[in-house]
Amino acid sequence: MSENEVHYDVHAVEEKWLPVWERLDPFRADDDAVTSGEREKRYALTMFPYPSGDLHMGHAEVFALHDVISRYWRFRGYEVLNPMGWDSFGLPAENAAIRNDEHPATYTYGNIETQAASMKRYGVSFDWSRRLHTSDPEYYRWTQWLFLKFRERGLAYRKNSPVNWCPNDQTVLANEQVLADGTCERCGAEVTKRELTQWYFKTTEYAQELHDCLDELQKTWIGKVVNAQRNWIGRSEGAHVTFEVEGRDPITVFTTRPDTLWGATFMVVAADAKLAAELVSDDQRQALDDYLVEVRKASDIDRLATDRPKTGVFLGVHAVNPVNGERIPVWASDYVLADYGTGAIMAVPAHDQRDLDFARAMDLPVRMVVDTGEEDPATSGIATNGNGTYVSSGPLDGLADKAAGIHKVVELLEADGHGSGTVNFRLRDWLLSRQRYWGAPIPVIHCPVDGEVPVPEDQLPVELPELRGADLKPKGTSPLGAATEWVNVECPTCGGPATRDTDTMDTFVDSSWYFFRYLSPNDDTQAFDPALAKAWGPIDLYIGGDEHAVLHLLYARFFTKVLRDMGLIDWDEPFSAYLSQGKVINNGRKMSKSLGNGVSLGEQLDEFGVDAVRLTLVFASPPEDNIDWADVSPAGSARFLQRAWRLSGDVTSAPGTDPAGGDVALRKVTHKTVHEAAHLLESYRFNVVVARTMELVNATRKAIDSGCGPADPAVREAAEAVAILLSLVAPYTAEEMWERLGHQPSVAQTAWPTVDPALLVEDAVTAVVQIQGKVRGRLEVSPDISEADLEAAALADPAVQKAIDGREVRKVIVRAPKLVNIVV
RNA sequence: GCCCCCGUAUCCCAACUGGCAGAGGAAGCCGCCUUAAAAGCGGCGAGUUCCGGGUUCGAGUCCCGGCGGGGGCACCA
Repeated sequence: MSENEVHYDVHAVEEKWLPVWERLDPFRADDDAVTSGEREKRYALTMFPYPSGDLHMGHAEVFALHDVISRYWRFRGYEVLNPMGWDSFGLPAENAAIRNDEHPATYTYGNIETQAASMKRYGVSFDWSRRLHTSDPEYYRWTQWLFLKFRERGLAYRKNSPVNWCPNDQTVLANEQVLADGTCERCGAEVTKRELTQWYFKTTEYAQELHDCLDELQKTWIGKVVNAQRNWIGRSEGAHVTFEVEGRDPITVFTTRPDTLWGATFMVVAADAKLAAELVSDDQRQALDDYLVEVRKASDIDRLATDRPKTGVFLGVHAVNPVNGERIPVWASDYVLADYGTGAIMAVPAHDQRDLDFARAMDLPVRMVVDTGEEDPATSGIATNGNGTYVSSGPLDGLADKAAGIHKVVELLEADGHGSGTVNFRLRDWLLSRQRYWGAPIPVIHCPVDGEVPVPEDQLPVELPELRGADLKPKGTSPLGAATEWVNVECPTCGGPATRDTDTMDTFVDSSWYFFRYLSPNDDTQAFDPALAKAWGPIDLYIGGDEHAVLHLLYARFFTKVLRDMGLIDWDEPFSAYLSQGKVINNGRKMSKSLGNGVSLGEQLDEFGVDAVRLTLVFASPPEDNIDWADVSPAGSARFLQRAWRLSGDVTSAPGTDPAGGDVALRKVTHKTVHEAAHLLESYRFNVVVARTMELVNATRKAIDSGCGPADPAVREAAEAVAILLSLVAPYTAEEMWERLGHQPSVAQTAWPTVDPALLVEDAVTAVVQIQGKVRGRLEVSPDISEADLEAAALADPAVQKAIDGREVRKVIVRAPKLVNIVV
């Protein structure tokens, strides 16, 4: 045996097959096959990357996982759409351009080429004919068009309000881009607030539906992502209650506990809300102004500390409690948020800890109206919010059920017009404008006569002016403002002098609809072809990282619902199933430059080859678990691939040999493996598929060396099954095997092996005999043995009789053919 | 504080609707090969299924209560 036959050169193999795949182009999706109904479709999608440098281990993992299912679907005869592109607008390119005095496109498109070459080497079954880049004018023309359509429907609008501002990136941020600790998710700087006029998408319009559809998605999406979305949308049921105010307009509050209305001893409005300024008496105006100065000094980080002492100021006015006519004072405080609910609350200090803290700080009365058996909050300082008996609550007195109490109060309020049951959401509208250059310009013209004027559709795209280097330096206003020739235009309506909107769109807008553009990426007459959307949509499996659990997935769901309401598609949710991939870490920690524990994908590929790295990532754990590179063994993967490959060289029977007469034991292993693999693949348990393939390799090796021998047709059948299974993860090795087995490339173009049900049936199975649930004997029985026969056989077994030891048999549970449990 | 997920051999992980705790890999140990070592090849072992209750003929699996880890939301009324 020559050296050449025990090993293959992983790098030579990569160079050998890349041009072959390029020529055969086996992964191009055929629209006609799907629109004609000739073949059933599958749309496989993985999150397209941002082009920052070359691919890293995280990309490698998600592409490897994604390719398993794509290739499997193709084997099963589906027409598979598996596109790839780039999310190529964004800040890193702009920052690099400033640093290097160049155009952001230089960095962007340079990296795209690098990544594209790496992806091809990595052997993912993408349909490259559908490649797109969101920074191409041909793409962002349609991003702009969608913006205008949203605006026509009242779903894109401008408003002035306090917004998140990143002092480092010098731009506004969406709520979703501010981390829980008040820092910028991109650069870590402490986010501040600014009062600015900005563009918003009206995501709140769809809050209810975005929430409700999660029930259905729960079945096919990974649970933690559904949970994260549900928390983010933050639906809460309650009531609006209106309080009359002496000498002012009435105040409406949102509360989840209308049943505690009799315990409301004061009201609080958000200090920074317009409402506070409207309500305040002349006497107290100065006090409120002074308080506002204090409040604005506090940073967001301070505000987020929940144990901060309560502060506030009396507004000098009183409201009337609608259920008992009681006169209660109205206060302003920063513990009430201006942009949640109505920006005002009724305070029930006995049953809400925040209100109680405030009452104690301001010496306001505390009145218990639900007796839970715990100590009175007025004395304990601990608010009670559990179930209990209502007291001092008029018609509720004596009732002891919270749900019934809430229901009854809502009925009373609705009857006399003081309130109504309602639902409130934590979700806010999506702030989409950014004061940066490298994004899609907002296609609106501001005219002193006509106001906001949309750019006419036939003038799209509004292309970015040519700016570079220092022109892009952040200065707090959009860099586009400096392009005077670009900014100053004629008003499309009146022809007078006007200016372009100088903001660009959040890059999450670009990625909210890219999966539609893949359907017809070169169409210059429409954003996408609705007929193709009907044929290919929705996406059957989307794989991506948890970091997009709320942001991108929520925005894409929102876009999909709007496109449906525009009549362009006929489905409600974009992603039928969602699988999140874990992170690749090293030595228990996230890979990072500062920790010096980064693992270079390129180096791993050079050392072990593409297939071994892919196999390692798929085999290491279930897809959603993190992979610690210190715990896995790419060398072991490479070893296994060599072992598998050697099988193909040992087979001596001719291609096409009928396996029917082959070794039955090996055939059974093969058929069982293929059968189970299909089942596992459909539930995305890819790591187990690899383990099963390893078992088949081991069994085949044994058959060759010490069983039926290499000439047996069952060995060929097994080796071919290995090649096909392996091609899901290790396409180069599989291709080599397929060729050595005497077939034409490509293994990707063959079909999934047909399973013979007769070979799935065992000749004999081991039935376990338990006594008192403990295993006391084993019997070899026929798989179709009757329960009566199995029971008789078990009781006749000498070992079993010995274990029973003459005791009386009280009950026998039989689960033919696997188990008998005897109770004595 | 509220809401989700997880806990199996030294490590990463299997175990279909409750039915023999173990598939696969890593590390370890023992052989073979080698002048020797590494690589390679062959083989081997290992358990309070986190803890405590419950349901059941039978629980890693279902229920309740803890402990530990991870994640989401959070002055959201």
